[in-house]
Amino acid sequence: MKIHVLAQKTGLNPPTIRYYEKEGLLDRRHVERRDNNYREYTEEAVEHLLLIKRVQAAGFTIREIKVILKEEDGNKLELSRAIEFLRKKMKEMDRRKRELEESQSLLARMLNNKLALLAKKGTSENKPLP
Amino acid sequence: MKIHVLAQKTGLNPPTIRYYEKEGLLDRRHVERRDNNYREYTEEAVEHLLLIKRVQAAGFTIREIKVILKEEDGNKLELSRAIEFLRKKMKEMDRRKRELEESQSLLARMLNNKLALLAKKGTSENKPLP
DNA sequence: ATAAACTATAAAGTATACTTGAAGGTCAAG
DNA sequence: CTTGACCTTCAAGTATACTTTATAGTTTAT
Repeated sequence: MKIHVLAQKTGLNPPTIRYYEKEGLLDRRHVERRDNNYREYTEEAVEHLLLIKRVQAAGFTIREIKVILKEEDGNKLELSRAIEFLRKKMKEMDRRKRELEESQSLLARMLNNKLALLAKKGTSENKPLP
Repeated sequence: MKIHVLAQKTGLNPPTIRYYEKEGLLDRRHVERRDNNYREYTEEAVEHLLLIKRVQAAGFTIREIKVILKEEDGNKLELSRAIEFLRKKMKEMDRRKRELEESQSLLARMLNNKLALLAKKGTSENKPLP
């Protein structure tokens, strides 16, 4: 498929997809060139980009995504590094989930405060001075 | 306390604290100026900055933090806006938690794949060709 | 055949969140 | 009373992740 079709299917736009390719997030599994130099994308590219979107929304940088999604080249050392990296990231995500939950209960408290404040104002607004 | 003390207590560095002030994240509850133009911070500033760090780690931008942490000025309309904003953000955080969990199980699968691959390589590495 | 709608590259621009650097004022110790 | 460690402001620089712009080639529809 051509770039605008992929863009449509993934919710990204063409320049972003080209940018991802330039940054090394796409490889021969996802894209090749036709005779006219146009990019031709595989179905796999759709899944791949949707996955990138999800992982990125979870807070990964493009470089990190590149590391975890890159094609397995059969190198044992690189494999071990990837494993180590993934473990580190899993822990990091646990931490972020905790932070998210803490912040959420924080916001809940703030929300309650503001609601209480609003209720009080709502009932006292038109009262005369004491 | 002076800026470097606050910096030490919060794990931020002075320029960052000044930057936050410039961006409107600190107000008279947290800083004032002494005669020599040096900033003097209150104890409240410590808590405030630690809170900023947490909320930011949870994915909020500085502008958003500014909105949710700004001093209550008693304006009913602004209060309503803040409440609406907080509710929106709570939902967003729910979504981010889900994304985080999805990505986490994704990474777990990838980790398992790589571990299996490594184990296979580990046992077959020294075998002669069939 | 020609206009509209794509495609390509490269380079510059944008937003966010800082960090670094320059140039100078203040303060405590020896 | 000067040295060193602070403090100040303002401007410029950095990294990330795009987006926009400029220029040009290709395809599709009429």
